[in-house]
Amino acid sequence: MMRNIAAAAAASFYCSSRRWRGMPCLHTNSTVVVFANNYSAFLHSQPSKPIKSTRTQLEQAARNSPKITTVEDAFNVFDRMLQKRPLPSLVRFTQILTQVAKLKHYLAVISLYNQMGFSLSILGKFFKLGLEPNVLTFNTLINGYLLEHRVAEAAALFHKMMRAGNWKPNVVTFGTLIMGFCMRGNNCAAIQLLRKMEERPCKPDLVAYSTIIDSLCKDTQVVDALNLFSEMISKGIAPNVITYSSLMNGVCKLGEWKEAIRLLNETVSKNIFPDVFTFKVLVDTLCKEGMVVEAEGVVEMMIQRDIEPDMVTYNSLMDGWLLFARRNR
DNA sequence: CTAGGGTTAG
Repeated sequence: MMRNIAAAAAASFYCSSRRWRGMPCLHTNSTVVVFANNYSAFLHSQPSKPIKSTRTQLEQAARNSPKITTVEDAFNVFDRMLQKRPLPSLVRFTQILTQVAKLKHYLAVISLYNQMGFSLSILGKFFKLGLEPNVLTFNTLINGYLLEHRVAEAAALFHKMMRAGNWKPNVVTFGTLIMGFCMRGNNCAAIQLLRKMEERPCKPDLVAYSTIIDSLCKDTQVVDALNLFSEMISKGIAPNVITYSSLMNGVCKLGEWKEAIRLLNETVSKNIFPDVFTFKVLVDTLCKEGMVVEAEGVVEMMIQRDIEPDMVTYNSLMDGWLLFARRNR
């Protein structure tokens, strides 16, 4: 009951669309505006570091992949890049956006993107300067569009690639589109695309399969996920820790902890190293099933394997003990 | 070679 209330409260604040629960709604949430203003202030503010560091930062930005570990880094580098004439290539901008996206600062990505101007106008400049974008450029753009729910634009770009000839969509393009479908909960379309790939030179790969397997698991269609999983293996595509974590997540959602443990053993037997992601789901499920002692055993295993349990893991344990205490009262 | 995939309580 409490969980339902919390979910309802969360839903009013966060996007209710499936894969976007973690992200504040862009149009309704005023937090976004605050963030955007802060970022904008960031962009227009002078660098806080003295000038002597500017040189090294410029050199860093000029290199192939500027090291960006914080959002602040990104804004600093981005700011300098925007002031450069001629503008640095779109590849440089997309590299930075990608890194910020990896830090999961999606609001920052959108803000930077807006500062950059619409990417297609930059793309226009790109052509005028006689620079040739490559498949990677388009893939990154498609990914950006999908992350912003601008599906039509992503599709248009994809079709442009199909027609163009010199930028034929590759395995990453398809993988990105599959992710786009999965994000919207359209697993059928994702699978159709996977089938389309089989007719092309770029055969479906580990990422394409894992993306769909994960999406099916999120929808508790575990049987379908396992079918895809065995299909993948029969094609000689080896699963990795992400594939197994997704599957474990799927069976755990159904409360099938025994199956989860079986999968964990299978992972280890294949010499794949389980990580925090893999273990955390299992700990949470065991706790919810009232098996807090077993859950502690799993945490023990994590520690033995030098995998640091995080806050969420310990929180699951605490909930587990609370549940245990209430039952024995 | 660079680009696409996994967890998250209250």
